[in-house]
Amino acid sequence: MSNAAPQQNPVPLDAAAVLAWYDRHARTLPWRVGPADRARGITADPYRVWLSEIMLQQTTVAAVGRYYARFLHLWPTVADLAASPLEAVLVEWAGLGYYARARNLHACAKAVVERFGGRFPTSSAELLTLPGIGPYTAAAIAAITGDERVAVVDGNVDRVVARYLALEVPARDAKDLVRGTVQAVVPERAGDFAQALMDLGATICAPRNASCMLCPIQPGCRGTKLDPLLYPVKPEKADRPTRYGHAFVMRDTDGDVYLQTRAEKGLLAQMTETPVSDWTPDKRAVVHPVASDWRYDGQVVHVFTHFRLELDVWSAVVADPAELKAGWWADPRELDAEALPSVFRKVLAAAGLQ
DNA sequence: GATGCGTGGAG
DNA sequence: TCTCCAAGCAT
Repeated sequence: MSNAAPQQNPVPLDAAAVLAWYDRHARTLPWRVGPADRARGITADPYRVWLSEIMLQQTTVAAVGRYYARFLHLWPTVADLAASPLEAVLVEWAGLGYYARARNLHACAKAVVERFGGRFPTSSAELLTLPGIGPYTAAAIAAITGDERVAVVDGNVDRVVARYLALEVPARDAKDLVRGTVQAVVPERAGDFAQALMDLGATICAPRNASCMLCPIQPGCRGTKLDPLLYPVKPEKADRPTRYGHAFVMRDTDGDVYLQTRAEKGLLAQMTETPVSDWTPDKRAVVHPVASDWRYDGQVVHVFTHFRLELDVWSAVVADPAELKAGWWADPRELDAEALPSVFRKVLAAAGLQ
């Protein structure tokens, strides 16, 4: 900013205008208690708010929908979830990604039962002590369930504020400024305000489209006077290297497929997999795990957050499965009961299963 | 404070 | 096809 012209102090965010907009345009979401519900005495269930917020971390509303309904059906209360084996939670989370969330979800449920007698704390300070709950989620739950007057800053709010202030640095380098800008105007209806700002970012002030004419805070916005799509300034993106490996789909003479559990830590930790080679920066010759008549089933490509993976898929019928002890044999018709991440569903599909 | 950690949809 | 991304957290 050293070569930027001096700016006047920004116009504070107009919280009243944001709330008025929300009262007219609030989206209906399965986990949301809207202003109209609130007027009829319905309050947000902290368990449901927490469950939805964990699922929504870095994940779209559309992707969360059926997972949320399924979890609530299987585990209606936090005590139910705490009493479930972790393995069952991982099965249901499979496909949603960022699997540490599922492990922390279960750990958090147990902590709520053990430390808080099964009642979710509602202060952001206490929430912050629980596994998987960071600054955003703690603030969101506290605001939405108890109207604690905290700033709730997610990626949407980062974008709204970055445009409002015409921030010339990436939002992650101006966290205190963004949080302070919001915190300064949090109204009594803190929960509605939090959801309103996020809705605003998801609809009006969207990543690739800014409908400024419809925006309740357009009058004070610096970005709209320039070009809102210039903001937020993007941090430099790291390149995504490719790694290569082999995946092995083994079936016994009954047709069952061999699966095993991944390592306790790291990528896709504790999830279910077919046996695989190491994933290396260079292509390496295949070393089949057991002697058999192996068939090549083509290549599977899968993109993770920080690398791209190309797997050569091999399949074989294993006549004497006794030598495979670490895992188990699963009926291919019942793979939905396995905690298989998407990449391994692709592998199994390439081999003609699912 | 930088890095590791998934996935499927939109444009 | 390819790029970008979506309601972050833990280490």
